[in-house]
Amino acid sequence: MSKRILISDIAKSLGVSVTTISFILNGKAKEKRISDALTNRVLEYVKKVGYKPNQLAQSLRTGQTKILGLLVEDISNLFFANIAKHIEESSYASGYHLLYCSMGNDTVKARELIQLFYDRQVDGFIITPTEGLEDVVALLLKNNVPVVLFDRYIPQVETNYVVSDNFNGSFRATKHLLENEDNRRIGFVSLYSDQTQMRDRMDGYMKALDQYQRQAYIKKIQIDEQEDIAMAQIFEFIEDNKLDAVLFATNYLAITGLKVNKKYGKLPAMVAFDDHTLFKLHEPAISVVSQRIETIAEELVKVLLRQIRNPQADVKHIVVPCDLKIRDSSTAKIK
Amino acid sequence: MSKRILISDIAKSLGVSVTTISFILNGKAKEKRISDALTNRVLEYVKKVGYKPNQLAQSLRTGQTKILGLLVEDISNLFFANIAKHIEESSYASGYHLLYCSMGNDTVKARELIQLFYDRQVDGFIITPTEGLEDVVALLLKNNVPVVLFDRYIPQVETNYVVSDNFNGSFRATKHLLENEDNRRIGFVSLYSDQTQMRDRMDGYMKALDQYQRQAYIKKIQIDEQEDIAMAQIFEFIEDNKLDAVLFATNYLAITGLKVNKKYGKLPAMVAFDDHTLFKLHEPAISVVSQRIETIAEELVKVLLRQIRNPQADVKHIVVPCDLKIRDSSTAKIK
DNA sequence: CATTTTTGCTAAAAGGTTTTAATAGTGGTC
DNA sequence: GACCACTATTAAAACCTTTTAGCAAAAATG
Repeated sequence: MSKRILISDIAKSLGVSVTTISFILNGKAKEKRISDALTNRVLEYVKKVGYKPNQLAQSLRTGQTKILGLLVEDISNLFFANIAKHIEESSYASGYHLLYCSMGNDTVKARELIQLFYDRQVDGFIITPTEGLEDVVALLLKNNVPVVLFDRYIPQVETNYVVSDNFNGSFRATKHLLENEDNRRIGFVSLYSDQTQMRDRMDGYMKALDQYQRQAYIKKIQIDEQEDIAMAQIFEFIEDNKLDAVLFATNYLAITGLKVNKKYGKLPAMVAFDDHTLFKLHEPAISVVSQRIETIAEELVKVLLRQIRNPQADVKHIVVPCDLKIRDSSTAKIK
Repeated sequence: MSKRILISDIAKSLGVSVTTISFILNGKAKEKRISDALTNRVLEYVKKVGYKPNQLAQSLRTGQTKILGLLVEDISNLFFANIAKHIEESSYASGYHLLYCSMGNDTVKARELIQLFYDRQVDGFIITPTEGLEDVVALLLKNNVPVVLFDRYIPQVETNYVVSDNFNGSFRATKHLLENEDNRRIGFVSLYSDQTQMRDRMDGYMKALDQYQRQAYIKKIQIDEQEDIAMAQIFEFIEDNKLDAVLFATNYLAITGLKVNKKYGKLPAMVAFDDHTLFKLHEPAISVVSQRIETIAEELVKVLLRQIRNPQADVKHIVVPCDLKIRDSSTAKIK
């Protein structure tokens, strides 16, 4: 580990040229017709002295950093944290490391970070595109930087993405609620957001209602709304419309919903989008549409590496099914 | 963004040497007596063409990557995910980026990653040391690589660390339980682990019991124990000893405890270490010893950057207080 | 045996910065 | 007018690889 040893040191010690060693280390011995004898001698020596090439020099020369940029909305969100974990594991297995960051809903920071990571010459990007990033992503593509989006995508930009089947997840969850005859009025709580996952979740809800010819009750909350205001709005939504059941479009909204219940003691049957460690333990246990996090992460890395290795590869759109997990909150009313 | 522009291009366009431009860009214009006229001319031009230095070349030359390595036990654990978020924010503010990874309890992977990050010449490390990493961390220090540990530290290695005041957190939580006369028998559920945070939490529990001259009931669970086995053990522990209250040494153990309750309907008063989004919403709401995540993250980055900027700086040991958040689970028995 | 091909290896350029050491010019001093 | 000090700038080395282009010797070919 100490006194970094260079390829030139090895060359000197062995009385061979730097070029030869580089060829051997990069597996080009055969191709470059380096004799087996010398190849082995070098390999052995390299191992003995524990030489590790300087990544920076290597990257500077080859233009490859073996680093991927992971830009998520919020790494402290359980969904993203879990994805991040699996992405890291998959990448590690392929010799890639990850530079990460949370962008929040700060478009300026997001743009800057994409630029910064680009300047650092990451080999590819994994991004949850927040609103206002369309042009930056388009620019990356124009510069032939491999990109894969997830959780949501940008319709007007033709790039790789891996998303959950939000439509069907939502559709099935709503249908599940509709199947219970007690649930006459079923509401949907979502966010003011044009992101695809939100749109798809709403469409799924609508489709199910349409099949049963029922009225839709939809309440949208401002994205960074203060919690108590959001709570009041949800409470009012439920009260005023005398809802029997609610489908929450995100994990966080569902938690806010639970807080409403805690405070006002009033929550109808419900299903949440995205599972959460403690939903199972809640009283009653919360039914959820859960996303296949591991699959999503694996696909993300697979798609991105494919693009990195073959820049001509055609764009991939991967839709991963969701799983409806029926627990108590949707079968028995809360309290 | 396209057709990367180099410092030499600028030199040519402006009819100045590369050196001069580099000096100006690195704020050495005054020191090197570059005329103000030229300085401005260069600065303006650089801005106009949007030149960004190639980070790799820069790093290769200076040996500074402006990247920190973040090695945590498990990025999908809410505590670490939250810390990671704030670490990223603090680092970003100082112009640093983060290479992260989860090590699990895989010492081999951990060692390899530290080596790999070292090879990538990260400017410093933020690490939650898992068992078996003592020598690697010591080696980093011997090589003058800035390191700061968190969550726990390695007693035999004199390095920077930022940890919570686990002892007092645990002490106060136990004392809180002792103050309720109904709680005659108070147990402690922990892990088979020699890590400092575990030891301190146990010591705090002990100290409180000693003050009240009460018997200790301590159950340790194997670190990667299967959940159902852990559940059975906890159940048995509570049953056999007829415990009135339990302090759980970690978040996860507490959640396992809640699962025990869900399954066997039997859990005494409790306090958990580490807060969790849904603890507040649990029925009853779970009392916790919560850690000041934001403070810890900020201190980590502060201490590390300090060491990076001044390698001679003396070692810092920072202990951040915990907050006891009393909710229902410790004041009224569960069910 | 002269010529071509193959074998085994290497010198030097390239990648894009920062930094050391030096240079040419100007003004001042005795 | 010789010497020094200072100003404003720069050539070239250094950081450490990979890769292109090429060379000398040995083997194969006709």
